Amino acid sequence: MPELPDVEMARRDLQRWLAGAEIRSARVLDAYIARGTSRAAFARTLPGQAVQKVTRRGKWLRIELRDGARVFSHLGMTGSWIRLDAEAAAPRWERARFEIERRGRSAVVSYVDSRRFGRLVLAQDDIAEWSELGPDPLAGGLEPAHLGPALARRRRAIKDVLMDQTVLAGIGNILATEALWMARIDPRAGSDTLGPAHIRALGRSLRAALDQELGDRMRGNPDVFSVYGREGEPCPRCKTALVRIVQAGRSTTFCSQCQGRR
DNA sequence: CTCTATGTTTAATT
DNA sequence: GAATTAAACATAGA
Repeated sequence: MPELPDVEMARRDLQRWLAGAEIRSARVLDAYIARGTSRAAFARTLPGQAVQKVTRRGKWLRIELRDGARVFSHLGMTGSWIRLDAEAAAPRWERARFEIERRGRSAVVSYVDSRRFGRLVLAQDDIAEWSELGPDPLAGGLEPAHLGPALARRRRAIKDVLMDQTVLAGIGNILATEALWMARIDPRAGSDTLGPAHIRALGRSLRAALDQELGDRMRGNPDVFSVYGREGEPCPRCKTALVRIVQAGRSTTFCSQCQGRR
């Protein structure tokens, strides 16, 4: 469920379900999900509060309450938010459950996460994990004016740097892999070796990959990737067999022919 | 049983 | 110090 497009879809859902609603009860069923905040704090602080709006920065969600408290949500690898009828049975892997009421109608908004890498944090102010994020790709982060200097400043493989949430917030393994292929850039190239033309191409490719995924989500279409997860298959451009390497502990699939070293 | 997984943090090593 | 790498977290599915 992660990466920016999924989180943005989750934000839209939560905004629709929660904005203007009042929280009746807040139960964290799995303390590990709220590591950093006690379950009692959720149960005590949230009931009776109205939700103002739900915002997103990179892969983090922020549910803002009318009195200034806020709930931060990271989906980890397998987290998702769903809405249920008030009497519905608990779904498998449910980790937290919020009963809400709006215009006399009650419902349940539930956080589900099989692997439990996601997090819920209740705070009165913005948390460091949120404040330290780089710009969002959909809010200026892809401008060459930001991307150029940010990439020149680091001396790691471009693939690693793209996934660094303090450089760009929201780019994960899939988007980085796909965009580098689109832009014909070797994922192992040092981020400080890219020229202006490559920076621009990379910005455009990230935007295209992002728009494509977001579009697929909105239409309910499954994702179709060009290279991600396609090791051994022919490159869609030049038919060379795609190869897989591991960078910073993550798989990168790329075409050694058209993403050649410069 | 083995391998991999859309993420992030922390410990260990170079 | 910096940078890189491995391990850890917990679970599912091929």
